[in-house]
Parts: sequence; structure tokens; C-alpha cells
Amino acid sequence: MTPLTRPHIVAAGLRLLEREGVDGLSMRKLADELGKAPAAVYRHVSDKRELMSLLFNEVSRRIVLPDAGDDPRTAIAEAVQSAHRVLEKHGWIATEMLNGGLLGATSMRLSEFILDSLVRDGLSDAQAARLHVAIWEYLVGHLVAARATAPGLSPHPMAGTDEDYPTVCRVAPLVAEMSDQERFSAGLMVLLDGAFAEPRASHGGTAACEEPSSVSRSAAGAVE
Amino acid sequence: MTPLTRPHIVAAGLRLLEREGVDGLSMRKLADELGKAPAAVYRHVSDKRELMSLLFNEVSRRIVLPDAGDDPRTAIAEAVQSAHRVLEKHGWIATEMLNGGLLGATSMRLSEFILDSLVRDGLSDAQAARLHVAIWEYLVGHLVAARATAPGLSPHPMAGTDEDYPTVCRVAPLVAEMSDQERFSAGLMVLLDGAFAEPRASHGGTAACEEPSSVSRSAAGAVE
DNA sequence: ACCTGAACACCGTTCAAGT
DNA sequence: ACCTGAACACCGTTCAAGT
Repeated sequence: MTPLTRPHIVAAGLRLLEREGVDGLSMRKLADELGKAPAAVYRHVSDKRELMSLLFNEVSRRIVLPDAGDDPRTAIAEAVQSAHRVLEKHGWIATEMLNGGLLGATSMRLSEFILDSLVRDGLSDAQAARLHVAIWEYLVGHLVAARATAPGLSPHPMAGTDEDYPTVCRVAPLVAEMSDQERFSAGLMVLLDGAFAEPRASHGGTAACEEPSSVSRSAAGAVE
Repeated sequence: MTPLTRPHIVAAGLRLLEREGVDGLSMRKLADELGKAPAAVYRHVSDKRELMSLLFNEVSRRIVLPDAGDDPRTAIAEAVQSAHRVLEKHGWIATEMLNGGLLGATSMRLSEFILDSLVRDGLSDAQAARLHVAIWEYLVGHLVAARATAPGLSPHPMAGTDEDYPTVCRVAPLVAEMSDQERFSAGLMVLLDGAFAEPRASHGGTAACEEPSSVSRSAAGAVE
């Protein structure tokens, strides 16, 4: 009836994703959801890959960046944690992250924010670049790992773990007790601890240990 | 002719993966490679998911752990870098990491090694658990991100980046100059810097900054 | 036991043809 | 311009039947 538009397609895609999960989203079902023939979608979207990219962009638009002016360490922590909260709700993002193109448009906002904060704080371009990549990769890895460990997807029951891997067995319950948020924040804090312990390119003094290590806890607490 | 065995299947799977990539590996093509009907494979392997799990295990067997006795920071760096080198060669591992089960059997060796090293060094179980998860997630994230950024998969050419994201544009070339190994090591070192700057549960003194920060470089150099 | 043939219920994508 | 019908070249998985 009414002609198809990209916004319609994106909305229907997200609806389908929410209702049936990643495996429930096919070009055919999408067309069905829109009341059209499968081929009709291809007039407006060149590819399934492009479709997923549009969906990712729509979701990542909801990442909120804190006001500039905060201490850069806290600001970065808040921004990345916001990204985590937004993306974590959509399991399919981890799945589609591998197809490339997802790292495109909207996530640039986050990248710019992180890099800018780091450079403002006195890191060299090279240091900032390295750290930014590390943070991004950690976020991606956490999303993927959380997905792989998700209930119902637990790895095959493994034999003889107790004798062969005593430390793993002793420590594993501790990890299970932590919420996903806690796990993510803990790792992010270690990463930021490492980054902000590095010597600055040009700042106050030589200052390798300029902040007490309790900052890691307070920065985490500010967001929770 | 000769009856099928799981080792035969695994070997054929890896052959196919190497020759044609992830998309070239289907149950049907695998059966073809083995000279059997598609259904024959299901006598020996219950699932495609189980097949992928077997393949992952075969590959991750090649991860080499350093001799115990080294300084734990260096030991962990070497072990994780070995894992990186082994897994990085197989792009399909990132793709299949999401299906769960992959984190099962063989990768336990690496986990046990990391956790044991950390606990021996004086970290509490809880600290070790958190850090181990962070390291693992960083490794996964790097593999996935490297895959997504791989040549030929570059994100859609984005419009107007230069004005909207000046820092990203200035810094991006610096990242492109780094090899994959360098990128990975840089992030890993930041992570370990953060971890080993944390206060120990029970060790020598209070010792928050017990090592000079140049260690981050030397640990990386020891492996290259 | 081990395997085959044939089918079921799907995919993404294309393309001539319709309005 | 926008859409449909029908097809092409695939998937993973199952199951009765063969040897």
C-alpha cells in the first residue's frame, strides 16, 4: 500500500530482532513483516550487510556521552559504560560485529570523545590511539564473551576439570557471582588504571603515580 | 571405503577452512571433501556446533605456555601472546567464538596458567578472577576487531568525518601504521600495567608501584 | 554398524515481468 | 518508480531404506 522507506525497514528490523532474536531476522521474514515480497526490500537496501549496519547505527545512536569538563578518566569510564549498557541489550550486535561496517558511522562519536579526552589529558597521539583501540577491543570482547557465556549457551560439560584445572575451578564461582555490569566495569578500570599510570607526554611533572589507586573504585562508583 | 572417524572429519574441516574460508565450510561440502553423503557426517558429529568446537580445540592445542618460574607478568604476556599468534591465523575462530562451547576444553589450559600465575604473585582469588576475565575478553575482542577491520572488509566510506571527528582523523593513521602484533601487545601491556599496579592481597610491603614502567616495554620485547 | 537418497524447511539474491 | 512471481544456488538436519 504505502511505499517502503528505509525508516520503515529499520523499524521492522528492530521489531523482528526483539521478537525473534538474530536467527529470526531474515530478508524474507523482514519482507513478510512489512507485507511485501522478499525482493521488494532490495529496492531500498542493497544487502543484508547494509541492513545490519543501519540497525547497528540506529541502536548506537542511544549511547550517551557525559558533559565535557569532568575529569577525563571518569568521563571515559562513563561514556564506555553507557555504550556497554546500550549495546549489551542487543545480543545480535556481537554476532554482526564481525561483518565489518558496523564500526562505521555512529560509533565514531564515541571514538572522538575518548580520543579527545585522552589527548586533552596530556597523552600523546600515539598513546591515545593505542589506548583507544584497547578500550574498543575490550568492549567488543566483553559483548562477544558475554554472549558466548549466556545462559543456554554454556559450553559442553567438560570432563575431569577438577583435577586438571584446580585454580579455574576454585575461582570460577567468584566470576559467576559478579553481574555483567560488574565484570565489565572491573576490566575497564584495570585498563584505565594501566593507561593513566603511564607517563604523560607533557603535563605537570614526571608524575607516574599521580593519583592514589583508590580512584579506580571511586570512578566505578560514580556511574553505578 | 574406509569408515569415517572424528580425526578424519577434523582434518577435512581444517583443510576446507584453509582452502575456502568460513563460508566455504558447510556440512555438505565437508561430506563431499570426505567422499560421503551429507548425512554420513551426522553419525560421528552431532551438530555443526560440535564440529566447530572440535576444530577450535584442535587449533588451540597449538598454544604454547612458557616455563613456570619466570616473572608472572612476563609469563602471562608470553602465554597470551602465543594464544594471539595461534588464533589470529584462523579468521573463522572469531566468527565461531559467539556460538559458545568454543571456550571449552583446550582453552582451559591457558586459563589455568593465567589464574595460577596471578594467584602465585599475590593477587586475591577475586582480583585474579576479574583480571583473567578482562584479559580473555581483550583477546577475544582483538580477534573480532582485527577481523572486522581486515582488508576487504573496511567499513563503508563515511561522509564528513574530517569536520565532525577531527581527533579520530588525525590519530587514525597512527593506528594503521601499527602491525596487528603491535596493537595487540600495546593493549595487553596497558592491561597488565593496570593489574600489577593494584595493591597485592599479601606480599612484601604495601608496594603499589614496585616496578618501573619500563617493564612494559621489556616484557613485550622478550616475546618478539 | 555405517552409509545413501530423498526430502523438509529454510536461506540471500536476481531478474524478467507486471502496474 | 515500485513491486511481484518465480527461480537459482545454496543451507542444516532428518529419516526411512539399503548393505
